[in-house]
Amino acid sequence: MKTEFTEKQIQILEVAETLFAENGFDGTSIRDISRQAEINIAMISYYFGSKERLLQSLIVFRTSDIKKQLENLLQEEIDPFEKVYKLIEIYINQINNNKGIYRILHFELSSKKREENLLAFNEFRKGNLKYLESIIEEGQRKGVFRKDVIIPLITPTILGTFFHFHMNKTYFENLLNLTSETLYNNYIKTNLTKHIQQTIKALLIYEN
Amino acid sequence: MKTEFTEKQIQILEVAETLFAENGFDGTSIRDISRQAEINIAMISYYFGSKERLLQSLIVFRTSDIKKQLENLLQEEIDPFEKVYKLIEIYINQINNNKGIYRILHFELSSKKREENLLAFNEFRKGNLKYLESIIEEGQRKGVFRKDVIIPLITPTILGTFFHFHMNKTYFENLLNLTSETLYNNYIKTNLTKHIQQTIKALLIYEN
DNA sequence: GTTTAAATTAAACAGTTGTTTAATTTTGTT
DNA sequence: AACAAAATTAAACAACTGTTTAATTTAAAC
Repeated sequence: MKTEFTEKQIQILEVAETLFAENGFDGTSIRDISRQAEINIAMISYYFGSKERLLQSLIVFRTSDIKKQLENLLQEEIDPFEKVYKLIEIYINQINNNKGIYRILHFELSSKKREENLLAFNEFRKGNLKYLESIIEEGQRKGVFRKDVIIPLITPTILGTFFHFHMNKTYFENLLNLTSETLYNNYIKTNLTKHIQQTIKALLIYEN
Repeated sequence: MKTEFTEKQIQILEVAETLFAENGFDGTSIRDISRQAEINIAMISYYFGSKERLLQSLIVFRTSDIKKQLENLLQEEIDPFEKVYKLIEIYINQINNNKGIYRILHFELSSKKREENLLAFNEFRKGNLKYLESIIEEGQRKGVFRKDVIIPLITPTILGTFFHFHMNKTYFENLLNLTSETLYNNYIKTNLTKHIQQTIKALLIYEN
C-alpha cells in the first residue's frame, strides 16, 4: 500500500473523505467525487485502481500520527491520573480534528460487508490498547487505581461516549443550544472531555 | 404513519431489517429484499410506497415498547442506585434484543443525508432523557448523587459504551475470546452491563 | 525538435438502481 | 356463479453504477 500521494491524489482523497463521511461509501458515487474534485471519472481508477482501494488509501492517509503521540505520552514522567487525562485528550483531539475519516471508519468498517478491509485497522487498535494497559497497570502498581477494572472496556467508554455524542450532533446541538460550530467544538473540548475524564477517573478510583 | 402491519408486510420488514443492518440502507437494494422475502419487487412500492418509507415503517415497527418500560420503572419504590441500574439494564436489553434496528438507527440516521427523517426519533430520545433526569434529580434530592453531573452526557456514556462495543463486535470477540454467539451475549449481559453500571455509579458518587 | 512516457479526456461498457405500468390471479362479498 | 376489490406478476422505464477503452493532450528527457 502506497503511503505517499501527489497533490492531485490528495485533492481526490480530501473530496472522497468529505463525501464518504456525509453520505457513506455506498451513498457516494465516483462521479460525485470526480465532479467535486473537478477531475475526470477515469482518474480515480487510474490513480487508485478502484473505489474500494480509494477508501483504503484514504484510511492510510489519515490514521498515522496518533501512534506517535501515544508513544511520547508513555515516556512522560507524570502521575497516572495525568496520563489517563492526557490519553483521553489525545484521543478526542485526534478524532475531533479528523472527524471525517473516523466517521467513515466507524460506519463502513463496522458493517459485515467490509470486515476484510479491517485487518490493518484492528492491529492499530490493539496497539493502542497496549498503551492504555501499561498506563493503567502503572497506576495499579502505585496503588492509586482499582485492581479489578476491565481494561478493554475502558476504550469503549472513552470512544463510545465521544462517538455517540458526535454521531448525534444535530440532536445535541439542539438539546444543548450549541448554535454555532465554534460553540459545538468548544463544548467538546471543555465539557465533554471533562465529563469523560471525570467518568474514567471515578471508575478507576471508586471501590464498590 | 401506519403503526399496524399485515403478516406479509412484517415478513418484508424483517428481511429489510436484517439486510439494512448488515449492508446499510444504500448497500441494500429492493431486489435483495424482495428476493430474500420471496415476494415480487413491486410489492414493496405497493405496500410501503418507496424504499425510504419502508425504512420509516421499520423504525415505527421496532421502537415502541421501551417507553412503556421506562414509565413503569419510574413508578417503582426503590432507591436511586437501583433505579439507575435498572435503567441501564432496560436500555441494554432493549438494544441487545433489537440489534438490527438500532444498528440501522445508529448508522443511517446519523448521516446528513437522512436528517429529515429523524424528527420523530428525536422526540423519542428527548422523552427518554426526561425519565433519566427525574431519576437523577430524585437521587440528588435524597443526597446520594453529586449535584454537578451533566445529565445529558450520561446517556452518551451508557449508550456510547454499549454501541462502541457492539459496533466493533468482531474486534472484541477476537480480543476477549468470545468464540460463540452465546459467549458474546453473555459477556454483554454480565461484564459489559456491570462495567457500565459501575462506571455510572462511580460518576454519580465520586467527588473530585 | 523529436521521442517517450505520463496525464487527461469523452465515450462506451455491461450491470444495477428504484419505480411504474398494465395485465393477471386471488380473495372476499353478494 | 357473478362481481368487485385486493394482491401479485413480469416487463419496461429511465437514470445511475463502477470500470475500461482508445484517442488525445501535456510534460519530461534527450
